[in-house]
Amino acid sequence: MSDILREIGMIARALDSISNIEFKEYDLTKGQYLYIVRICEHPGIIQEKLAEMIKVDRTTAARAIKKLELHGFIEKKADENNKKIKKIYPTVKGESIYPFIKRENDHSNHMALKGFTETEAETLYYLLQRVRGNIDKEWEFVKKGNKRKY
Amino acid sequence: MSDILREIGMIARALDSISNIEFKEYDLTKGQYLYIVRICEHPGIIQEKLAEMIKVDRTTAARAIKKLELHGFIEKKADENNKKIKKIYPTVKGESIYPFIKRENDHSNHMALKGFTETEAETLYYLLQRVRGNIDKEWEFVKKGNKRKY
DNA sequence: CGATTTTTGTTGTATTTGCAACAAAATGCA
DNA sequence: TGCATTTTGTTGCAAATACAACAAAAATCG
Repeated sequence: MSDILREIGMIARALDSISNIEFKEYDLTKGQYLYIVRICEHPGIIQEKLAEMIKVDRTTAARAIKKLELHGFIEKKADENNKKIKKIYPTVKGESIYPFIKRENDHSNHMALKGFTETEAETLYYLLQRVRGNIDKEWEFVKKGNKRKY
Repeated sequence: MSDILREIGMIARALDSISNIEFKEYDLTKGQYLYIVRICEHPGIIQEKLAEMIKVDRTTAARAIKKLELHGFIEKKADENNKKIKKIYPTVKGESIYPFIKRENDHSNHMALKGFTETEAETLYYLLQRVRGNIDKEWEFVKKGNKRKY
């Protein structure tokens, strides 16, 4: 069987590595760009959902967000109806770096798809979305402590 | 532009997370499975190449390998002609868990491609390989301290 | 309503990860 | 050949990551 996952792993690590190096310029440490884009695109999101979205452990997200707050990129607001949750919003500072993150990501996307026709790029996107749908379920299953059989 | 990279990042983190949880059963800590498969498939490889292959920092690979050696999964051997390099080989113990890692990876691949036709799976593999080729260059460029322009 | 379960968030601890800086062997080149 | 550069490997730090265990609010359900 063709090892799709190995390719995906290599690509992901390479790109994450590049992004982390490039975002140091904006005082973002490893992985923080992931949270900022999601928070800007989903203002009011709670950290539990953010972790699910990014596919990272809940506690990792909690600490990353705490640090982003400490550095003034985002802020947490209490919810009126639900005392348990804390909604997360970007600050002006957070909003202001969003375009730079997008620009970098766009550039990487562009480089990644060099030599691709429009159709090929769309096909890839479509297939990847389906893979993610499949994997989403597996991730939640295993993350919740269940054991896969194979 | 469709954000291929975000999809790839999510898929990769989810899968890595699953693998790490599942391989604890074999006393492998985070990421170690990556090295073992490559070493079994390329016995005699040096750690510099391993890092390149996996797309991880040189020092990260160095430490992961040191730990694998310490736990008896692999061994380093000096080269006769080149005093600088250390060739890495799996031990019997290392070889013996390779099939389990493969089996888990195969299962994840299978789950990831659920609902895919043979052709779709092949197309995806083909497109991903091209993406990786593109990204490989970028990674080396940035990792070596160069600055991308965009 | 009340008890149980789920959701959401936190902290303690161990581990991996990666940058910087160094060293030594190998290679390239004038 | 001799000197500069590249390759390969290491260690010191600082930081992210994740598992375990806990707490409290909310939701479910008899």
